[in-house]
Amino acid sequence: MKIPPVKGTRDFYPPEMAVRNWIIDGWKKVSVRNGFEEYDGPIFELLKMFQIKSGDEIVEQLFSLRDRGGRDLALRPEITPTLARMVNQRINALSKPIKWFSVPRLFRAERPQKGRLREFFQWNIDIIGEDSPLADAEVIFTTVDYLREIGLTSKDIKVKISSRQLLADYLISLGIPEDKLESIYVILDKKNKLPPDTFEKILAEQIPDTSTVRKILDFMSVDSIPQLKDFVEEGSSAFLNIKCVLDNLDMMGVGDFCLYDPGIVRGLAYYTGIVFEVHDVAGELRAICGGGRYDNLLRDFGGPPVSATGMGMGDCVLEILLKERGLLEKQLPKTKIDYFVSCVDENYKDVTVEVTMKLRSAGFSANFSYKITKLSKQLKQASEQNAAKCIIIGDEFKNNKLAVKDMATGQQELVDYDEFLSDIKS
RNA sequence: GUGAGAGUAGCUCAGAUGGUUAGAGCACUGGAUUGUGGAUCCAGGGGUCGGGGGUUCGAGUCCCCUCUUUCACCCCA
Repeated sequence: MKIPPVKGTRDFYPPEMAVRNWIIDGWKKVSVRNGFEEYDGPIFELLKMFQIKSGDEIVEQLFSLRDRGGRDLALRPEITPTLARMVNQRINALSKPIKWFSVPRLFRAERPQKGRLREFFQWNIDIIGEDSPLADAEVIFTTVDYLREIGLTSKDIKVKISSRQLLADYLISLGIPEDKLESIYVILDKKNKLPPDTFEKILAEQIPDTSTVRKILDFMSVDSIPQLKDFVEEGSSAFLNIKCVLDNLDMMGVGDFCLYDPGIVRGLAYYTGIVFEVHDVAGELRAICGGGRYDNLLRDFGGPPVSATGMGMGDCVLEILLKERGLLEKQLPKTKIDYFVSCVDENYKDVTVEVTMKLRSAGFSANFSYKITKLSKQLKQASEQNAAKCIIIGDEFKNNKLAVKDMATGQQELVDYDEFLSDIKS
């Protein structure tokens, strides 16, 4: 009976595993050099933990199960609730600001499509306990630092940055009641995804007053900070905040990746200030990553009111983009071994194993041939395994010598066995 | 959850109008080459034609159901 793989999952054969490791290693390396520490939590949590933030409708998008004690559990669809839980548990013991990162394996029971699967990896970085726009800027900088590291330029990708606080201030100044803001955010978030006239029509359905609609449309077409002066007060905290974030990003040297885009609002209610997404410039793919400030989340999870800002980046869209740009093939480290030990004489089979073991205990990676076959076949095997050197054990061993062949140059030399052993130890 | 396309070897795909034993390239294994790798040539293994049902003398081909997959919508934490 053949068992198929589960819908929306991936099998990582060695070539795919190499890609996954390379991506994740890059995430970790950049996190660490930007001063973040790694954490992780359990892969499943109480179902209700995910309902706090996102409500009951989220249950349909989760893989959930009931354990034998009748507890409702769910495979984690994100790690931020776990982070909030962990930080809350030790909030008094942790020195602030907390700069943590994680690369969790996540699960979402959605229908798979381009750039979206049911099981994936997501890089998360968060700074907790810091109000300063410098923290928002640093989250964005770290994100760009990684993307730049793997070869993407400001011609490939852009960070689109906006502010929920700024948007809320403006909408309220137009007389829109606070309890209507959420429903308008949902529409405004679609600005970059819909044709202009459709967007305008949907907005007009929510807001009866045409002059208000006009004003919102004007606000939504602003594409630089100075233009904002026509809409909000220059001294307002929201204005100063986003200006400061963008100025800091300039100062950090990634200004050419970043731009103000009021079309970034983002899905759920959780964000309170700066929000951002990274998109491919061509606009062919869904967002590469997204993030923002969420100052109420720890309090919502039963902790004290502690501010936070963070980012999440999935591996699926990123990998598609890297493949399209040919950036993977160029940079993937080739798997290789130091030595392949070949043998063409039945009498020296044991020597072959012995040599291999000595190489390994000296710290080299080494394989040997299980069968005494034609040398050409063993050399082919060595070459397929990307061996730097191939050792040949045969007649010459009668004189206590090995042939050592450099696979790149093809050059070969006879080496005294004892000398070889003392060489590899040094 | 809604809609559309696709499913033949490990991969990419041929296989008019239904008709003998389902093919090719690449990949894999072996040989040419009894101690010298990447090339070339030759040979070989590998298929429940996604699965089930139906129409027919006869189905990879036509019909229905189902599964998987791709893409879009919903959603996007």
